[in-house]
Amino acid sequence: MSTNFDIAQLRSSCATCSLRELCLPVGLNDQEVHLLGEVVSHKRKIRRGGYLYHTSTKFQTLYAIKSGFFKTCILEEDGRQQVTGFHMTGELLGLDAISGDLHTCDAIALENSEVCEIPFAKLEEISRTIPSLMRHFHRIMSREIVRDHSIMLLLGSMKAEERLASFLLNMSRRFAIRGYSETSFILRMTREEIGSYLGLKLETVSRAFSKLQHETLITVNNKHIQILDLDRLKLKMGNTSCLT
Amino acid sequence: MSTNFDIAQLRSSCATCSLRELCLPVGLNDQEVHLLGEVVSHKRKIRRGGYLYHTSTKFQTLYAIKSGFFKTCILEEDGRQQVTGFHMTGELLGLDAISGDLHTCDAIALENSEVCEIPFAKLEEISRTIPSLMRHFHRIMSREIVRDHSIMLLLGSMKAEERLASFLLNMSRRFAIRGYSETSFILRMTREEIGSYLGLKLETVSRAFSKLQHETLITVNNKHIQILDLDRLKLKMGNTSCLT
DNA sequence: CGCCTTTTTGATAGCCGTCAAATTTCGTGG
DNA sequence: CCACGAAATTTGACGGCTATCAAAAAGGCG
Repeated sequence: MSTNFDIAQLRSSCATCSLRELCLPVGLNDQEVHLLGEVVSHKRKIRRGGYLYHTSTKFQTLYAIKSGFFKTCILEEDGRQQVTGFHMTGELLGLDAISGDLHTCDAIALENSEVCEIPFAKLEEISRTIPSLMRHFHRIMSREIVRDHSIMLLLGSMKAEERLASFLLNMSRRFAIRGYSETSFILRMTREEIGSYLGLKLETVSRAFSKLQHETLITVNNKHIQILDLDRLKLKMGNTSCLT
Repeated sequence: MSTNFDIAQLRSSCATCSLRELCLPVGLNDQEVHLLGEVVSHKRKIRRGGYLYHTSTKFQTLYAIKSGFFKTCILEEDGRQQVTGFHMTGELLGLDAISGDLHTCDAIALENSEVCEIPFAKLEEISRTIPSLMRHFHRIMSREIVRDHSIMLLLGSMKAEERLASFLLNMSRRFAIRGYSETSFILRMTREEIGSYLGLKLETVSRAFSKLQHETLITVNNKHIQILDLDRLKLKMGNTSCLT
C-alpha cells in the first residue's frame, strides 16, 4: 500500500507534470522538484464560471493552473470593473495578494479547470534551501510586472484595432508555447471580457474584429479565431512587443 | 582608523537611514538591518535628467532611492513611449529586470538624486538567512503588481479628469507618508510626462488641470499644486482606491 | 425546441487628439 | 543680476475615434 501511495504522490507531483517546464519547477533538478512536489500536493477543481478566490479574502496559497483557463478582475465600489488578466496552464495566480495578505481581485474559471495549491509560507520556506527555486519565483513575479507594463503601454497609447491585434498575437504565442496551433484557436472569453481587458467597450471590440477580418488578416467565427497572416498582423500594431 | 571606518559604515548603512521604515529594511531587527547594510554599502548620485539605467543593459543591482525623484519609461522601436511610474524616496527601482536579466525600461532622475545600490545576487543570498527580509521583498514586488493593476483600471476606464484627480491624490498620499504636506506640493514632472503616465496628451492634461481649478478643487501655479478639498477630489474619481 | 445570452451592425454624440498660436517659465551665458 | 532663447504651458478650433443607444441576428444551454 505504501507503494500505491507513492505512485499516487508521484503522479500528482510536479516531477511528472507535463507543465514542469512552464511552471514553478523551471530550472530545478529532480531532487528539488521532488521537494517542491511535496509542498504542492493538494489540488482543486473549479467548474466553468466558478471562483478560485474572491477579492478581500485571506491569502494563504498561490495557485498553479494545471488545466483550464482563468480570468482575474478587480471590482471597485463604484461598479467600475476591469479584467486584469487571462491565465493559461502553467501560470501562477495570487501574486497580487502577497503584499497585503488579502486577495485584491477575483479569479474566475472560464472553463472547467484544475489548479495546484501552493501554500505560500511553505514555498518561502523551501525556497530558502533551493536557491534556483527562489530565483525562478522572483523571475515569475518580475515577469508579471513586465507584462503589466506592456498592458499599460497598450492601454495608454494604442487604438482599438492595434489593441486587438496585440491581444490576438499574445494569445497566439501563448497557445504556441503550450503546443497548440498559433494560427487557429478558440477564445474562452466574451467580447465584453476582452473589451474590459483592453479598455474598450464590447461593441468596439466586435467592430475591430470585423475590421481585421475585412482586411483578410484573420477569420472570425464567433469565438473561433484563425490568423491568416501573422506578419501583417504584427505590422498592424507597430511591431511592439505584444504583451510579453 | 578602524573606528572612523566603522562610523562611516554605520552612517551610510541602512541602520541609521531615515528611510528605514519605508524601504527594504521594514520589519527587520537591528542585527538583520546591519547585515543588510553591509550588502547595500555603495551609493550613487544622479544629476537631474541623468539616467540611472538604460533599457536593455545588464541587470545586476536593484536601487533604493535615498533622495530625489525618478521616472521610469519604456520606449518601443516604433517611437511609442510610456512613463510606467514615478518614484519617490524609499522605493525600489529595477524589479522589472529580474525576469530577463536586462532592464526593460529607462530610469531617469527628475531632480538631483541619490540611490543605494543593492546587488541582487547578494540580496537573494542574505534573504535565505533572513526570512523577514525575504518576506518583505516579496511584499514589495507584489505591491508593484497591485499598483500596476490599479493603473490599468485607471487607463482602461477613467476619463481625463478622473485620471488626473487620481494621480494627484496618489501624489498627495505619498508625500504625506514622507512627512510633507498632503495638500501643497511641487510636481517634478512635465505635463507631457504626466500625460504619458495617464494615457493622455499634454494638452488634455493641461485642460484637466484648468477644469479642476475652475471647480475650486485645486490651485495650479505651474508645477505647484494646492489641493483645496481632498474629499471632493476623491469624489471626482468615484472613490476608487487611487493608485494604491 | 425555446429562451436567454452573446454578437453584430447602424446612427449619433461626446471626449480627446491634433494643429496652431500666444504666453509663461526656465536655463544659460553675458 | 539681467537678458535672451528654448522649453513648457495654456487656450482655442476642429476632426476623428470610441462610447452610447438601439435593434436585429446568431449561438448556447436546459
